[in-house]
Amino acid sequence: MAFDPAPLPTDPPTATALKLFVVLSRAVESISAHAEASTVAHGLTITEFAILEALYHKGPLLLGEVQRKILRSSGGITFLVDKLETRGLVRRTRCERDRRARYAELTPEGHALIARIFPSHAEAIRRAMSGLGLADQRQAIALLKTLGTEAAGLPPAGG
Amino acid sequence: MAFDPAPLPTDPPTATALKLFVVLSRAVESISAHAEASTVAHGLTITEFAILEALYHKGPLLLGEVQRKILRSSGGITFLVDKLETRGLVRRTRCERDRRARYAELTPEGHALIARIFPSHAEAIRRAMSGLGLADQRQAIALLKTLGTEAAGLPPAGG
DNA sequence: AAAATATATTTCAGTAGTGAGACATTTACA
DNA sequence: TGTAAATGTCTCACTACTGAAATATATTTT
Repeated sequence: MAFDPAPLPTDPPTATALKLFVVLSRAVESISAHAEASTVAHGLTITEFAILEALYHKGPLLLGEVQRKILRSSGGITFLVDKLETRGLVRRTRCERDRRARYAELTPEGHALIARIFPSHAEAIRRAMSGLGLADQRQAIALLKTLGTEAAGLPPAGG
Repeated sequence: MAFDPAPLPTDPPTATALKLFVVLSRAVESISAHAEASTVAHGLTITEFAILEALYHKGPLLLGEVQRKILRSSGGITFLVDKLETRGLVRRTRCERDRRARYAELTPEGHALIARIFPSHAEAIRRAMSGLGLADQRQAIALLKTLGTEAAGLPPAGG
């Protein structure tokens, strides 16, 4: 009463694209597992780490800027910055030019934390990527940059 | 009172790995947005689609097999298969060799649904990948396969 | 300048999971 | 064989968001 397995598409453009989607997803999953392990070891989720890291490398950012960089919803950023603020790692400051808006910025404690853990995070990423040599990594960067940019510019499919 | 932005690492292995992580994440995000749009248009989340697709292309699978392919937690697969079962797309059947285990398999309705929407999903993926030509896609596959396999085999970092 | 529209954040209910532990069964070993 | 350890699924409390609607302020139009 069960159905026979259906064959995958075999025309080269579709078969190749599907295969690329699979290996791309798996690669991100494997790399992200290393990245995540390196942040949870310090009591931060990946997303919390991403916020601290953005503020660390860019300086104070409007909440909306942080959101667009890291999340889909604005509600999420309020929630996350609340949590980081409660832990004393981040604070909100007002924006002079627009009284609706608020900056998020690192507190001294938040700055000390991210300054301390970022190097080991970067090292974890470097190790996770070490299956490819430097030249291959550069080639992968070029290919993925094109792939991502073109896909982002494409209108969503109609079906 | 705000801190100056901290510079990113500049030693080539670390800088390149971090850059690769960024473009890799962005590429997956852009491609996945197209994949997701193609499934939600048919009333399925990506994960629900992934389950139906796995059963469509592999035939009946043990719940644990489906889980390891798609999720981290076993609780999630119970939840999702419950939902798909309620909608009449999937059913559980018993496993003769192991009475703890259960198969998930497509119902005729589930089979008809995935057979109908899989082609447009594959087409959406093909379009999403079209920023790269076939040869470049093949090269990306080779690089990402190595990257993912090596990262998956690496012990988690200690810091 | 008033009205309409747009934008930034917050609130809140809902969703898609995770993870730990419970239970049933199976497998390995003493 | 009996007992311990392992495995497959399910339950349940919890987490990290999403998305829509509310509020406050800005901007544009008339």
